[in-house]
Amino acid sequence: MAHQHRGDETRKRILAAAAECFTRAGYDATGVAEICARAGVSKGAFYHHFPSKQAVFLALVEQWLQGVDAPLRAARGAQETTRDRLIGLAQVVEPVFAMAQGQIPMFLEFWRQAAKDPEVWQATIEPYRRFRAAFAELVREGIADGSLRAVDPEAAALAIVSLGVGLVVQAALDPAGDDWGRTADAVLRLLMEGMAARDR
Amino acid sequence: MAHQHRGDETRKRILAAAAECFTRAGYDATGVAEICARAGVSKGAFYHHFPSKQAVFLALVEQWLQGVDAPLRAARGAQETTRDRLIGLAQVVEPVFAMAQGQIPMFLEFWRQAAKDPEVWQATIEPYRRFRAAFAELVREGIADGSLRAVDPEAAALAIVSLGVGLVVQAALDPAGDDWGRTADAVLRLLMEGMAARDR
DNA sequence: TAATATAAACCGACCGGTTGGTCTGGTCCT
DNA sequence: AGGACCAGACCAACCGGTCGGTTTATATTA
Repeated sequence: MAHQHRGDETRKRILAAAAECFTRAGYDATGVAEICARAGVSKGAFYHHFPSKQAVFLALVEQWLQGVDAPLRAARGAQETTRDRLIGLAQVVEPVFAMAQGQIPMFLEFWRQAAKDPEVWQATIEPYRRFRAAFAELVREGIADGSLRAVDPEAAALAIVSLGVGLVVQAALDPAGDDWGRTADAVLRLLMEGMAARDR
Repeated sequence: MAHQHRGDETRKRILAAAAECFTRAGYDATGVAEICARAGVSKGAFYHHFPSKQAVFLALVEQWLQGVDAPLRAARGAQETTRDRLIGLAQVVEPVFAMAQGQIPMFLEFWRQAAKDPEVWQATIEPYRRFRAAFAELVREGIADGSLRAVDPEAAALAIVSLGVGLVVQAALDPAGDDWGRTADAVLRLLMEGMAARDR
C-alpha cells in the first residue's frame, strides 16, 4: 500500500517536472535527463513509469484538458436565463487562467504539437469540437428564447473559442502584462453584449 | 551580375525550404541537413548565406511580419466613416489567410519561439503592439464620431487581435476545415457589429 | 583575345557534444 | 521469494556548426 503510494508519488513528480521544463524550453528542447534531474529521479524510474517522452507529454495534455473541462461544465446550467448563462460562461475563463498559473506557454506547446503529431491532434481536437458544439448550442437556445440576436450560432461559437485561444496566446507572449484573468473577462463580455438582444 | 543573382536565388531556396520544414516539423525538430537537402544545397552554402539556423528563422519572421503589415496598412484610410473602416479592416484577414497558404502552422512556431527566445520575442512583440495600438486608436475615433458604442478602446483592440490570433491557431489545427478566409471575415464582422452604435 | 587575378559562392567530410532510449544490477516492501 | 521500483552506466544516432579546398563569374592586364 505504502509501496504503491511511492510509485504514484514519483509519477506525479515526473509529470510536474516535465510540465515545468516543457513550459520553459518547449518539448523538443528539453531532454529526458533534464526532466529526471528536476524531478530528483533517475532515468530508470522515468522509463519505468512512462514508455517514452511523448507519453509524458500526452499525459500532460490529458491532465490540462480535464482542468479546462471541469469549470466549464460547472458553469453550465448554473444560471437561469440563457443570456446570464453566456455571461457566466465568460467568467469561467478567469479560473482557467488562474489554474494555468505561469504555465500558459504549455498551451502553445500543445497546439504546436497537435498540428504535427496525429496522436496529440486526436487528443486535442475532440474536446475542442465538443466545446465549440456546446457553445453553438447555447447560442441557439439564446436565440430561441429571444435573449440573443439572430446571429449565426456556428460563427458565434467560433468567435468565443477564438477569443479564448487568442487570449491564451497573448498571455503566453506577455506574461508580465495585464491581469489576464480580468482582461479576458472584459473582452468576452464585450462580445457577449454585442450578441445580446437590443431590448432593454 | 549573373553571379550576384545566383546567390540570391539559393538564398531564397534556403528560405523556402526552411519555411516548409519548420511548418511541417517545427523549428527544433528540423535539422539544418534536412533544410539543405530540400533546398538542393550543401551545408557549406547554407552557412555561407546565414550565420546560424536561428538567423534563418528570424529572416522568416521578418518576412511574414511584413506580409501581414502590408494589407493592414492598405486598408487604413481607405474607407470614409470610421465604422466602415473597421468593417473593412475585417476583410483584411482574408488575404492574410490566403497568403499563409498552408503555412499557417508557422505562426504557431513563431509564437512558441517568441515565448522562449528573447530575440524572436523582440521581433514579434513590437509589430504586435503597433497593431493593437492602431486598433485602439481606430476604436477611439469611432466612439468620438458616434459610430461606435462607448466601449473600452483597449479592450476592444485586444478583442480584435485575440480573434485574429485565435483564428490562426484554429486554422493551424484544422487546415482541412472551413474556408478560413471567409469564416474569419464573418466572425470579425460579428464583433464589429456588436460594437457598432445602436441607432438605425 | 587570351591569360591572369580575385572574390564570392559552394561543397561535403568532419567534430565535439547531446539525445532518447536500453540494460544490468540492485533495493525495498509484502 | 518475488515483483514493483529505482539507480546510473552505456549506446547508436543525430545535431549544429566548422573548415580546407574547389568551382564559377567577373575584373584586370598584356
